[in-house]
Amino acid sequence: MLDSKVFANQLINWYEENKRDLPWRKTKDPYPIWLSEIILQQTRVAQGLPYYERFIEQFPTIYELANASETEVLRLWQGLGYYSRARNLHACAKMVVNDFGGEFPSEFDELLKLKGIGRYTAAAISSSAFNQPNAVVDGNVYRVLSRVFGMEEDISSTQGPKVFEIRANELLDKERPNQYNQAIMEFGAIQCSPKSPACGVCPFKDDCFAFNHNKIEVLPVKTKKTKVRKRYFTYLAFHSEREFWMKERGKGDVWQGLFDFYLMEDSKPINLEEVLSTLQKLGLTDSIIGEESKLYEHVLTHQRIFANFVKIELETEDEARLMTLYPEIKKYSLEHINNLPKPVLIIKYLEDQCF
DNA sequence: AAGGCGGGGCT
DNA sequence: AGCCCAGCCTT
Repeated sequence: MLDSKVFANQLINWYEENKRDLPWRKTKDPYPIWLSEIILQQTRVAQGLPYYERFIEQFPTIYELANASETEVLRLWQGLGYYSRARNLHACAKMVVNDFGGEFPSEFDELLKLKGIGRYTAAAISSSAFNQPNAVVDGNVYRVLSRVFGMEEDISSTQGPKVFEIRANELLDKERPNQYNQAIMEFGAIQCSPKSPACGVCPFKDDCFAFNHNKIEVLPVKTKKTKVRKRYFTYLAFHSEREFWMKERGKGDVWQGLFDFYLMEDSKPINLEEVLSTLQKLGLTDSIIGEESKLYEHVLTHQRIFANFVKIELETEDEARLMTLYPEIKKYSLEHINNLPKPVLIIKYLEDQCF
């Protein structure tokens, strides 16, 4: 079995040779470190990096972030997905400003109490900003440890992550926790990648369990697959001239806090007759049914959404009726809509319109 | 303890 | 087409 000290040293040596130049690695300031960690949850560096740059530019310190509106934060987050991260980011900024005088706590257990900070992020911040000996456990760590040390625990089980966290902390170089954590994640991202890892040039080739037992393809073990639900959306894009009626999405579904149009949903495709019947039911009889869009297919991790859009021009009397029936929905100019946070599906539809 | 939550890129 | 990604929160 590969010795812990040797493993850590080899890993850090590999890191110093191969690491990418990333902005949050140049600082010990917990604010940019925290920001980068929240952005990078379930997100690749290439996708998150431009968002990180924009957040730092717009909110140079945690005070600007705490003082922003949630809509503003969501708008900057637009397109990055898992929007609860943005809402929690904002809530966390307010907590740090209001309860901690603007300074992040340095202890793992204290960080864990903050919104949006779980075991991974608490370890990342405490080690990177405060040099505390806490090992990070993320998707990269599961992959590297399962392969190199032949850990076959199921990472989708309840026990799996605990087993990996214990092992990760045994292997951690407690003199250099920051370098070690960065190294193992970078190694997982670049060298020990999910598909076709670069085993030929791997420093652990001789000792790697998976390489020597031909188990690269099966490690890490993950038994539970997410089930994908099909949903059928028809959006009624009510408009008055060049102003569109939109509303904020609430709790209990995807895209909370983002804006979309009046939504009809069914477990099967919705036809135009049902649209007509809905308009009848709403009493919007004077309005003019306009262009029907193509069918958009929008794929999420756990849902496959088929959506089309029907443009409906509201007559003046119908505007008042819609406001009464549905007080949440409001009329926005195209300029204002540009500043509202929206799901990518809605952005794509809007981009396909010729304004 | 289990399920919900985005969007994009790679193979 | 399927899988994965610097996970966390709610129930």
